[in-house]
Order: sequence, then structure tokens, then C-alpha cells
Amino acid sequence: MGRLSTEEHRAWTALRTTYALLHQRMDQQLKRDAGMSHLQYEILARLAAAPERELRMTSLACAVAGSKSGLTYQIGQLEQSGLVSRRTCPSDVRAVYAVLTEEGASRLSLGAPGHGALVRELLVDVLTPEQLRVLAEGLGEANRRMQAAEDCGGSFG
Amino acid sequence: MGRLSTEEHRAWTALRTTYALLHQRMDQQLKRDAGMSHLQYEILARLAAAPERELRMTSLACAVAGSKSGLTYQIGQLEQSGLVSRRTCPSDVRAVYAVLTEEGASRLSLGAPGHGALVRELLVDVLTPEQLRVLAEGLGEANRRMQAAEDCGGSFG
DNA sequence: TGCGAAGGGTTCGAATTTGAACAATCGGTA
DNA sequence: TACCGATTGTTCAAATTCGAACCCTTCGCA
Repeated sequence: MGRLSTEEHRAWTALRTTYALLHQRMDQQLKRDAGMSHLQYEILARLAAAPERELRMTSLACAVAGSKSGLTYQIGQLEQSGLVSRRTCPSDVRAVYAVLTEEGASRLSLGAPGHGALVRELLVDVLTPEQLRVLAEGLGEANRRMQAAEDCGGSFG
Repeated sequence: MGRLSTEEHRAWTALRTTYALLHQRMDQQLKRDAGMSHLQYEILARLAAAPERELRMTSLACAVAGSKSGLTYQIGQLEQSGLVSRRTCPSDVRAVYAVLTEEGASRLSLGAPGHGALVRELLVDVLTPEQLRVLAEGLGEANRRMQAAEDCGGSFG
């Protein structure tokens, strides 16, 4: 209940700066290779992995952990670029699906190899398989708990 | 060299979303408890931990992994609020030190308990000590490599 | 001494992000 | 059926972030 130990503080700091540095690198790589931001790549990647290549705005917003309005903005950008299209749900007029277009898929595959290589080079290859496993398990659990505490319908991990 | 395995992909995704969710929560907590953003808290915390409670702009920018101009903006805000002051280095007129003021220190201590509690609740207590140790070591190493690849003078971790 | 390259911060405009309204719709319940 | 609260996504203004251009200073070297 008291202050964090040095070890504990270091773990959190390491998490924070690792993500920050990775994010920075990925942003550069993706802008260069595919002309999109890291956030846009994540959005397209989520859509590509989803059934029918489409997701509700809310799920998507929750999955990439941005605000609702932020997602509206980004989907607007992606729609203008032709990488995504909007479709309203027949059974619920309020609901909007973001759908990955063919062009979106091909743009995604333009950035994917470099992105994967970066993840490998800067994270996967730095850790032992055991460390990687612990990382996935431990942080995965932390995620589940935080998401359970909210009402994020969409599942991810 | 090929695509990432499911396990590898999950590790990276877990890292990303864990940070995103933690960041979000901390932003809320710090705004509520101390009227500042998570980024501002990090800046003040770095200063508090530094000798003489001061750091060069560049070191600080690198440490919190924002851009130079972004830091200029934030230090400007913090200076207006009286939490930080600027001081130029006598031996090098170009260099600027950001210095934590007394008021900055007390504001920091206003947010610190809640911040620590959050780190503990959402991260530390979710993991076993062993997992935490692996996390700190593994990610710490990843950090060192990325920073070594750049010219970030400031050390942190 | 004098020159050119590099370093350190700031400034500026454009892009993005946020949070607080807002309008529209759905669900359950009387 | 009619109503009230909860959901969904958007809009809007303000705050923040980014990158490139810029100015001034320092350093290495002829």
C-alpha cells in the first residue's frame, strides 16, 4: 500500500518508455512505407482481423483506446482516402460500421512487412521466448482486468 | 524473419493496450487530484528525481519521448502555472534548464499517492513478483537498445 | 582569427486529439 | 401507446502535438 519499490517503479517506467519509443519508430516506418500513421495502421489492422472486415465505431474506439470523437475524425480521414467505408446497421439506425475496402487492405499490406519487422527487431528478438511469454500473459491479464472494469464490449488481446 | 507468430503478436498488442489503458486512467486521476495531465506529471517527476531538481530541455524531451517543440510548449504551460522555472546555463548560453519550483514539488506530491496507487492496483498487483522482474528486465533492455540507436544523451530507466 | 557544420531551443502553421454538448434512436416499462 | 433514461455517433471549440524552418551559439579546424 505504500510507495512503489524501485523495482516496481522501473517496471512501469520501462513499459512506458518502451511503448513510446516503439510508437515513434512505427510512426516513421508506416508514414514512409504506406503513408499512414501508426494509429491508422492499427485501425485498418483491427478491421482486417474482424469478421466481414468490419467493426462498430464503438468497438473500434475502445479497441484502439482513443476517444469516440477521435475515431470519428480518423475514420473520416480514412474514408476520404478510400481505405474504409461506412455502413449503417439495418437493425439499429444509430450504429455505424467501419468497413475495410479492397484498397484499404492493399495499403495495409504495404505497411505490414516493415511493421512486423520492426516489432521483431525491437521487441521480439530482444527478449527470450520465455520473457515474451511472460510479457504476453502478464500484460494480457492486466488488460482483461482493466477492460472488465469498463464497459468495453469489444474484445481484444 | 517471417510474419509474427500469434504469441509474438499478442505480446506486442498487450504492451500497446496496457499502456494505452493505464495512460488513460492516470490522466483522469491526475487531472482530478492535481489538475495536471499525465505528461506534465511525468515531467515534474523527472525533475524531482534529478540532481538539483533540474534538467536540460533536450534530456527531458528525450526522456518523456516527445518532440522538442512539444516540450517547449509544456514547459511553457508549467512555467505559467509556477510549477517550473527556466534558467539558462552560464557556460552555454544556448542551453536551458527546467527547474522544479517549490510549488511544483508540492503539486507533484498532490498527485503522487493516487498515481502510485494506480500503478500498484492496475499493474504491480496483477503480476507476480517474478513476472514483474522479467518485465522490468526485458523491457529495460529493449529500451537501452533503442536509445543506444539514437543520440539521446539523457539516461533513464 | 575566421569559417562551416553541428547543437539547442523556440516559433510557426497545420494536423490531431480531447471533452462537452448535441441530435437521433433504442429499450424497457407503465 | 407514450415516456424516460441510456446508447450511438457526430459536431464544435479549445488544447495539444508534430515537423520544418529559423536564430543564435559552440565546436573543430585550417
